[in-house]
Amino acid sequence: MATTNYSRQREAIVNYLRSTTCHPTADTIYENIKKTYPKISLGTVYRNLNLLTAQGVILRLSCDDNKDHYDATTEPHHHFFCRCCKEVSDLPVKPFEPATLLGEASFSGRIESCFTYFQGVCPDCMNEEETV
Amino acid sequence: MATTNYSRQREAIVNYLRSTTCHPTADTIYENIKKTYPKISLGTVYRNLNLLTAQGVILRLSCDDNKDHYDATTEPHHHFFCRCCKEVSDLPVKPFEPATLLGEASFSGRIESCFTYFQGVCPDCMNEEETV
DNA sequence: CTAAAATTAGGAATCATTACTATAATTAGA
DNA sequence: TCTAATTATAGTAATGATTCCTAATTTTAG
Repeated sequence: MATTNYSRQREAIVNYLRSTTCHPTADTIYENIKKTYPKISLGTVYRNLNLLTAQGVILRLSCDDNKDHYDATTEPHHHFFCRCCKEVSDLPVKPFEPATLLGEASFSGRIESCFTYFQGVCPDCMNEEETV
Repeated sequence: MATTNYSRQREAIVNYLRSTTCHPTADTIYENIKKTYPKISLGTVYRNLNLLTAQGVILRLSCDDNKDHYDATTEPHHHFFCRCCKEVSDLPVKPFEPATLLGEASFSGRIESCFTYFQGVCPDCMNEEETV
């Protein structure tokens, strides 16, 4: 079985994700890591994002823009997706337990995670609507 | 402003979506509509799915498989995504209102919709795990 | 220091989705 | 019903996100 070696590029990816409050896409992460490691390749970013997601170090978020977003905060929390600027942000609320959300439903599968997201227009984009 | 004309292909797409309990992808829809309209093109399927989504006739679901899934049931309900077979199913529970889920959080944007999904292993795939 | 194993850069390939265009279907009105 | 304008379609090319491949580099254990 393959073990996991250290890599500077992977460390930089995690550090970058932990340093930002938004939930960037692979391409945004790539552009930012390039400032420190100009020769990093996009394939490396994707491979490490997949690895870190599999390890549970980061979360992959599927939104409505057909691009994966990544989040270094792994404790359960809500997300808000703006349909104008396509950015994802956190909502500062402690979510309900999956069992509470499921209610009385009988489900014979295995539930491993549960994720609520809100969609609409973010404060910034609402301001732009008004001024136009 | 462009008006919308009737089209048999679009009607077939809606009928197919309403006839199935799973939430198929564009490609699956395409393969099924082809049984009735062998000459339908994939572009037509995508264009109509986008139109129907914009009209609110159907819902587009973003899951973890980088493919959009479509759902003809537009009343709020929960979804379950199986990480093994990548299928999406409905959970028969009446969801909480967005306001309840948001709790006491102050959010100055506009929330238009809210969507909870559960992830894990579906009953069928759990059976396969056991027998292997 | 060295050799084996893991990771990388770079680029090609894949897959879902969108864009383009000439032809066909739909619709409103005579 | 016939016709002309409009809208939708089929087929194909293009796009964009993600994955795959391989030789070269980095990491690691001894």
